[in-house]
Amino acid sequence: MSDKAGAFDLADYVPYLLNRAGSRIADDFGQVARDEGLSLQMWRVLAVLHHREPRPVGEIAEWATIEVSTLSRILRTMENQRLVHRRRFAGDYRKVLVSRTHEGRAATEKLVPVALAFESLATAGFSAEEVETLKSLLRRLFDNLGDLERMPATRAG
Amino acid sequence: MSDKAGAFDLADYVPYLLNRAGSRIADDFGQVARDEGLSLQMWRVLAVLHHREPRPVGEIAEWATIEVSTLSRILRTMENQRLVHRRRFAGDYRKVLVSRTHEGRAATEKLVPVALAFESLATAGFSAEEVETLKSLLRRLFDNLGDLERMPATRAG
DNA sequence: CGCCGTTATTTGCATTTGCAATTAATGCAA
DNA sequence: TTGCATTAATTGCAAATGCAAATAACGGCG
Repeated sequence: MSDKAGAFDLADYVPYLLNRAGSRIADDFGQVARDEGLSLQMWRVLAVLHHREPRPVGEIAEWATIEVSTLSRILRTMENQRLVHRRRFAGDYRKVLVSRTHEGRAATEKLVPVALAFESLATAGFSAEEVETLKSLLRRLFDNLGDLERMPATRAG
Repeated sequence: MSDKAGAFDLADYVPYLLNRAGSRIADDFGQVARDEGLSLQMWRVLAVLHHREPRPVGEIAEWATIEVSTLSRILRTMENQRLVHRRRFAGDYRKVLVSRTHEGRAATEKLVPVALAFESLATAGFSAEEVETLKSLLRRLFDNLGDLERMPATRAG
């Protein structure tokens, strides 16, 4: 060994592997999205809305993993581009419901098959079972970390 | 179903699950790192150097998944904080070799066990085999996407 | 040796981001 | 019903980021 890495091997460290795979998949698909005139974040917003629409800003933020203030600005841009539409929710005027315009839906429909093809590319060589395993492990990992971030370190010691 | 999501289900889409898990693990560990006075990016740089040192900037960028120009600035900050040290490589003066200072090493040593504990937390409830499976699938996914980003769309069709 | 295309890093500049403060609305309690 | 803590979204402002241009050094070729 050139320099003893101790017991810590980056190339075998889950957070590293996860970040690396996540960054690459995001960058690559971001490229694809950009070819359609959308930023990656915009695509994410559209995908979330495709899933359920209309939705309040906070919920989109959570699903798309975009900080609300950042999202708020992205939505303004998207609204200017006529991709989405914002209106206050009649049942609770604090909430702003976002939905796609016709163009927004068209853009989504156009990109969905590309996204699915991209997913296939990313998992090329995986058996159907392996794909399911990956999904399941990622969900479990996500769930494992869910609580500590919500609790603001109520350290009693 | 409230609104037919067509054939595209976000909650079952690999890039989404990957991004979600990756963001959460990064945010959570970022919090931990910050408690030690380091940004997440700084921790990544230190971890890369822990693995092998000294290293040229470009190589650190690749391993840490940080854009080189961004990294260049992070390194300046870290150098000001006496965490790392930069010098030109005698064998090739274009290259800048980065290594940790004593303090940089101390900070790394302090964080490594925390990082490992964090990895355990993230994979809590996983069997040893499942952890290996996850790593392997993430590596394969990463490799699958490796080429298209390097090739600037030399579409012959 | 001197020129030139390539590689490595840094810097300029515009954009994106995140945190904290602000604005606005809700709903519970006195 | 008035007041107040809570929730939702937006905006101010500073910091982080990314791309492209600048700077510097390498390596091969004439």
